[in-house]
Amino acid sequence: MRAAASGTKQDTAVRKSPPGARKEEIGITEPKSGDFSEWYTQVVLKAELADYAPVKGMIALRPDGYSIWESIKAALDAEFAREGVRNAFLPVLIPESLLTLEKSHFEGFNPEVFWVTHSGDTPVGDRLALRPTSETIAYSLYSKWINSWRDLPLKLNFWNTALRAEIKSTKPFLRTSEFLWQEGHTVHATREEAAAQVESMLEIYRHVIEEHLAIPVEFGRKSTREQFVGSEYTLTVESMMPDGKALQMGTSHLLGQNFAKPFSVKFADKENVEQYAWQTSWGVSWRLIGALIMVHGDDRGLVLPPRVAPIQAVIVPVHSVKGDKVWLAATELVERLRHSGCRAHVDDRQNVTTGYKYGDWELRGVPLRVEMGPRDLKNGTAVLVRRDTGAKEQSGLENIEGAIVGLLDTIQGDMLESARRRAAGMTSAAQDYESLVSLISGGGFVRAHWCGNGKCEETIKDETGADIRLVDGGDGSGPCVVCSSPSVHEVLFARGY
RNA sequence: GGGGACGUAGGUUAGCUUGGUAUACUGCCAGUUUCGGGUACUGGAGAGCAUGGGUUCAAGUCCCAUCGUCCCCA
Repeated sequence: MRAAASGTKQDTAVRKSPPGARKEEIGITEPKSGDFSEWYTQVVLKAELADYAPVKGMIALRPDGYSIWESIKAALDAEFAREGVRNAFLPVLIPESLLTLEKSHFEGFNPEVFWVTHSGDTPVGDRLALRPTSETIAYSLYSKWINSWRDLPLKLNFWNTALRAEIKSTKPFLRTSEFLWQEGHTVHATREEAAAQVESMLEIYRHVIEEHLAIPVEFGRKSTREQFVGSEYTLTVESMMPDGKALQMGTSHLLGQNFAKPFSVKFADKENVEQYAWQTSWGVSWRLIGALIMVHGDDRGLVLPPRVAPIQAVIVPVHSVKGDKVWLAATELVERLRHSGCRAHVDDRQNVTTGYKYGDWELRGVPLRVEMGPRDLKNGTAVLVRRDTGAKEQSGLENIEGAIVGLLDTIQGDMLESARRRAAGMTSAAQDYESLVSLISGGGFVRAHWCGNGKCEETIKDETGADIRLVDGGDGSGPCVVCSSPSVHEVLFARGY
């Protein structure tokens, strides 16, 4: 089976190159500013984050890709624990009868549900769905687990995969038929408490995405048209990608009692009166990895923020063979770095040249490269090279761990800052419909007033391809960009993934 | 929903018009050499051409069918 990444463009580039221009074949052959989709796919495959699986729309995560996911997971788990959320696990098969209990929810997902109809050659009675999301299976169990107000709040999170048949437009991490994610499902005695939970989780997402992934976000409420099917409302975290399209990074839903009623999630309150509970659900997926690639990557490949990088500092011994002085110094340094809590690695491969190693680690996005050669050793120094800026600096060996750990911290902060600047440059505001249309066609977020009418929303969607990514809490008022009637909402329009 | 591209060693690919069991690069293995930005040389292993059927003395190559993957636009 051929890998798709090597489309015609790449091949042409290679064929046109003079023999010996190996560079063309090894690294990323498409600039980020060129065919963005081709660039993205090449980075995913060549940085060895993931590979295509034999089944359409499905991918395998390779160790570096999975390691990034584990870092995201660790950051979120820490935050969840602070919220009193505990992890648990649910089965992947959901009987049809359960899945259809909440009608609008089912209708929303039905077209993309994978169904298990047989065990061996024997048809199963009730068809079994591969979970497109776990609300139904979770709440059927919650109704058994919750009896009294003393059982509330119940706050569980599930790290698992969801399956949704994607017939068209699949893309690694961004749109796949199976994806890794977490889905949190909480149950509360009051609407107020549930609503507060919805806000808290959104804030956690915002924080982790900005502080760990170094990706700036916008946040707000989804329009009715865009909200989760079966929810009262949906809060969302959105980020702008370099190609001018917005990506939904995470969502947090107030389910109200919409599921509690069909699934009988009830509790006896302090007066021993039976009440329906109030629920929330929220999730982020490995889409975040896709965002990470798009936002930070460059023409040489992946660029990873230190906090989620599988390897934070790679030491490349120069003019060195295993066992010599330089090698010993590099090996000693990697130990020192590990003691300082830095994920470090020595590249002491003997069969590739130094230059090859530089290119290789740059492609893989390692935030910091440490070059050590005989000359450095003589001077008692090493060269530190930043992946994000390419800047080189010398560092004395005495306290090099401190310098490296400090520099990694700086890189983390700088990456968020520079991403912020780029995002700011892609956000504009429209006062009237004409400027909205022209701004939308240029990509990016466009801020504008919206009256709240679904018809106006649809008009924009039909005529520009953009949808409402989020509705601000905003207190400003003004005329709706479409119909000019008074509006209390400011919204961000953008074309989306 | 519509359109397009494609399926030959691990990856990329030549061969298909004019049928004769397959080309090269890369990667891999062994060795020598190199190493401060993708080193050079030598010697190896690796595919029977997506699948099924047909035509033929003979099929990656022609015919039919099936399956699958990727991309683009809505």
